[in-house]
Amino acid sequence: MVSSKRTAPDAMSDIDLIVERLEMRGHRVTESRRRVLAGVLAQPAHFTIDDVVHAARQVGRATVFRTVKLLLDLNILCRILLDDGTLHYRLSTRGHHHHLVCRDCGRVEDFTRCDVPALVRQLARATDYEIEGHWLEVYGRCRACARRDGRARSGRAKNAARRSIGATAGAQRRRRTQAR
Amino acid sequence: MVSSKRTAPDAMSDIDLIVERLEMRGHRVTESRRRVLAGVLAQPAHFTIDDVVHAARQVGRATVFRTVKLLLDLNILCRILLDDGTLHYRLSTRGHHHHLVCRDCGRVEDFTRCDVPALVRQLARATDYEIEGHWLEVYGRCRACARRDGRARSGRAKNAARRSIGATAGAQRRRRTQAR
DNA sequence: CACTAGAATGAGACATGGTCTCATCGAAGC
DNA sequence: GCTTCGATGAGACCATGTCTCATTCTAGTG
Ligand SMILES: [Zn+2]
Ligand SMILES: [Zn+2]
Ligand SMILES: [Zn+2]
Ligand SMILES: [Zn+2]
Repeated sequence: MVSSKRTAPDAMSDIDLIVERLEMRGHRVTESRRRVLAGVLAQPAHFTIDDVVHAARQVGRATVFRTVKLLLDLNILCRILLDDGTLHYRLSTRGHHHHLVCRDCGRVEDFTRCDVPALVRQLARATDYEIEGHWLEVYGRCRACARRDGRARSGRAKNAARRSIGATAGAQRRRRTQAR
Repeated sequence: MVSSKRTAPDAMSDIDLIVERLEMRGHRVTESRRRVLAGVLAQPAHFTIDDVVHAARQVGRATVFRTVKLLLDLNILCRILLDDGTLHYRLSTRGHHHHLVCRDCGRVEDFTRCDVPALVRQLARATDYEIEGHWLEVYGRCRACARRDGRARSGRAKNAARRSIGATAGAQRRRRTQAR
């Protein structure tokens, strides 16, 4: 009973495109799912599930988790492993791709070149494994952050103090949460 | 006050080798740390922090976490991201390496060939990032598991039903936990 | 249109992994 | 032996995610 009902069939919004993919796969199109979708589409470049929980306020937490998982299955979202160990999500346009993540500001670039297949062939031969997939994330600092840090040691020190995955997950989570 | 005190200086155990590295870096060598170390060394190929918490029974949980983190810093342990999203740990012998993980039985092989640097150079040029590190895990099925599954569809179906990272983390965690 | 099966939901308990605080302890240097 | 400051442990706390189960609602059927 919210305003965001289906729009005219010839001017399809992003939501409707996704809804169509749901239908095609035999999933039901519910108001909650629409709301989660709207919440996802309203996010910036990447976001946590909690962000969506807050954005889709009338939807239960469990349902947000379920819906996000569904969107992952449909390749509508992809996961980003930040170097602090937290998982973020982002709309996935391309097919196979990986992420280049700035450790300071969190900016994320997709990239599609992947050198892993060659490695995989050799591994398969050497180890006798059937290789089925891989996970690759690259971490660095974007130009803006690198430049800013030339003299100002402000944000950098805090953010990059502990670089190992999961190290300061707690602290960073908290900071990010309070920030909104 | 436990039996595992320092042994003769000319027959150094694994523990003492690590203890030396702690001392070199100015960390104190406490009984708790020795116990965690012993717990770690007693594990199979890879393990969770919880495994160590149980193995080093007289040591507080927080201290186990702190000590494992310390061992990561010292490159004595490395992290393995299982394809169900759980983190495991293993003794790290080599330097830069990655893991090939069997999705069915959890067997892990280290491999040192890494094709990422070439990719990184190209990325650095294309995106203007200063690239500082990467995370790569490869998933597949070891020969034993592949063969066993030829006809017996037992374990495989359960384990590989959901392949996305984190999907069945709960269920698998539980299974593994009960198993001991 | 009314009816229905079964998919989806929501509330909240539960599980897990990890961090933090703070009073106390003890390893190491003198 | 004393002192100092790093390390510890108990336990609260937090974030992320899953499960249960009674209830609701979509979508397909007649
Ligand atoms: Zn940046
Ligand atoms: Zn790839
Ligand atoms: Zn296997
Ligand atoms: Zn590498």
